[in-house]
Amino acid sequence: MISNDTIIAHLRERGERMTIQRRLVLDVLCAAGDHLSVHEIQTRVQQGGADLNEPTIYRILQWLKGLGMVSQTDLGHGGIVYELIGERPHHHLVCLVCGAVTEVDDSVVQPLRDRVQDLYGFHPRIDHLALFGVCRACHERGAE
Amino acid sequence: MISNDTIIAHLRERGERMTIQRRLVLDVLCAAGDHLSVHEIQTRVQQGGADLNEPTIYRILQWLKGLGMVSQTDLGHGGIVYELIGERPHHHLVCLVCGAVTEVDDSVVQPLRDRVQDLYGFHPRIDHLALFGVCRACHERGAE
DNA sequence: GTCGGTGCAAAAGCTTTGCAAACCG
DNA sequence: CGGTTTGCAAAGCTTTTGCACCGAC
Repeated sequence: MISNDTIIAHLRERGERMTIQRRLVLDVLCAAGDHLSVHEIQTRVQQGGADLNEPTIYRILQWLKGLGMVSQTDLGHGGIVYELIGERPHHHLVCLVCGAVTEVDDSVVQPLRDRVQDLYGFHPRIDHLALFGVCRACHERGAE
Repeated sequence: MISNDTIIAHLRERGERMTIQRRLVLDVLCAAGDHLSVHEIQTRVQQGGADLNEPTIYRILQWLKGLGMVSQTDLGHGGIVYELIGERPHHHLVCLVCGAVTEVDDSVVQPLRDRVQDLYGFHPRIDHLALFGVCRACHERGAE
């Protein structure tokens, strides 16, 4: 997990404006270190005693996404979730039966990245991958 | 590309009801052999002289998805697209710069599937993967 | 002081739901 | 015929947009 101070310093260096609202969103994303929906971000900001409307959160996330600092994923739980991209990206396995989410190291995905680049000359920017399927437990329970 | 007769026969064997509307959607998906949005499906049905409302299309797609016969993907062009899952799945590379979509054989993804299964005991059901990045042409043009 | 971000309200999409009528088997 | 599926209309939800005000630098 990265500290939000590091991120804020980084953004300032890039000449980005830092507002209270942006700081609030970054704080929440850092503290969570996990996937959050727009609504969850708003709730957590409010739990911190502040307030923020949805449009602003959307705009801030779009801005962070444009800077390559957040990933945007559909984990299949109905709705898009956002997460800060750390030093080393990681990915998730989502069980279609029980909904369990398992974290996967980027090294598992790296060969795919290399292969696509070698074969197609395509430079993938795989910030985050959500792979759906059946987890070990559900598979052993015979839940196809 | 699979023939729609094959699919319909398969569905009947599984005891699924076959209505005119379901046949229309299957026809369009077969003929396209490509990703289609709900709106595109509706337009093509209408071009065939028939008519179909959105809710019905959504219900039919949900039904086909439940049977594992269509994949549902967000190609980043704003909106979800659907495609029949053929004998051999294939995937797509989507260029973030020019929007070009390149088809990728499943053999490129198979190692990832195996690796995830070996390491995590997770059985991925990767019907379709959309990988975002920069295509060869855009990369050579220096459009990072 | 200037440019850009935010808040509010409203709209725009896409997708889902409820219920009566039509249809498949 | 019985149980499903469809059509229509309406609502729900997330996300975007316009514009005046406020804030960062």
